[in-house]
Amino acid sequence: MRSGMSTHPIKDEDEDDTERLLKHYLNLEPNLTALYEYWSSVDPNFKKRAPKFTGVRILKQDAWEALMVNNLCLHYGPLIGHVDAQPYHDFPAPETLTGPGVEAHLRELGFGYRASYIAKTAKMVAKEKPEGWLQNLSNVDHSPDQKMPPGGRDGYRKAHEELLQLQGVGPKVADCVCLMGLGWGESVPVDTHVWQFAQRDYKFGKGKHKSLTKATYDAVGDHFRQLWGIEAGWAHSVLFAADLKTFSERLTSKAKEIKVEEVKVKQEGETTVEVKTVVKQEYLLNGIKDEFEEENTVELIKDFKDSPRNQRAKRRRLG
DNA sequence: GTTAAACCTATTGA
DNA sequence: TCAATAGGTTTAAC
Repeated sequence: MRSGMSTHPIKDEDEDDTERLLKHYLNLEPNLTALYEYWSSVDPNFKKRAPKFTGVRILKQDAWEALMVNNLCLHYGPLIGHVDAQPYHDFPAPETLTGPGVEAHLRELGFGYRASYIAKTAKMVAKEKPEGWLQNLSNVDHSPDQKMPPGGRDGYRKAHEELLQLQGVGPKVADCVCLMGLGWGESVPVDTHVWQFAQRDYKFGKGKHKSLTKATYDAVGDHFRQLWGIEAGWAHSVLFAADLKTFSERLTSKAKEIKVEEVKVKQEGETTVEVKTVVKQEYLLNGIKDEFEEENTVELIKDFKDSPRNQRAKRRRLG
C-alpha cells in the first residue's frame, strides 16, 4: 500500500486505492476519542472498563459477508491470488451456495447443523428475495444529530425484522449484520457475553427480565441505545471485548510477570501473606476496583493452591 | 409465553 | 479424558 506521502504528483494519479479501502473497511474516519469520552460521560461502568480496551472499531463489512462465515472462502470463493505461495480466496457470492450438494458438502467440511442454515439462507437471498434486497436494508442517512427512539430508527427495525426471516438467523445474528454489514450504529447484538455484563453491571437478570427471552433481548438493546446513543453498538463492542477470555488476559498479563518474580522471592518462606501482596499490586496496575480485585484474588489463590473448593469458587464468581 | 432439549464441531486447559 | 468455551437458533414441550 502506498503511504500517501508521495512527492510525485504524476505517480499519484495511478496510485492504488488500497489505503482508501482500508480506511473505509476499518472505519477509521470517526473520532474514537470523542466517542469514548461521550460514552464515559454517560456511563460510569464504561468509564471504568474502557481504558484497557482502546482502539475498538466497528468494521464496515459487506452485508452478505457479515452474514456468513470464514471457511467458505477456501472451498467456494474465487481465488484472488497468492502471498508466499499461500492462496487467498474472496468471499463466495450467495448464488455459489445454491447448488443441490452444498449442504452435504458443508457438513463434510465440519459446519455441523449450520450447514443447512447456510444453504437455505443462500437460496433465500439469491433466489427468493428480490435483487438487491440485502443491500437495500442499509443505512444511507449519515446526517448528524438524528433522533433515535429507544427501539432504534425505523430503517434499523425494518432491517432487523427482515433478516429474521432467514433460516438460522435469530435476533443476535440479525443485529450483527445490521451493525457491521448495514451501517446501523444503534444495533446491539446481545450474545452470551453481553448478557453476562448486562446482568453484572446493568441490573438485568432479575424480576421481569430474568432470562434472555425475546422480550428481555429487546429490553437490553433498548437500555443500551438509550444510554449510549446512536452508536450504541460500538460502545457495546468495547465492553464485549473486555468480557472475552482471550482479551481479558490483558487485565492480568503485567501482574503475572510480577507474580512470577514474587514466587521466586518467596521460595523459602510462607505463601499466604505474600500472595495477597501480589494481588494488591495487580489491583493497582489494573486501575480497576471492587469486584475485579475479588476475582483476581480467587484466581491467584487457585494458582498457588489448586484445591477443588477454590476451583468451584472461581467458576461461581466468573459465572 | 417461557423453558428445555437438540443441533454440530473444534480448540483449549485442567 | 473430560469440561469449558467457542455459542445462537430452532423445535418441541410445558
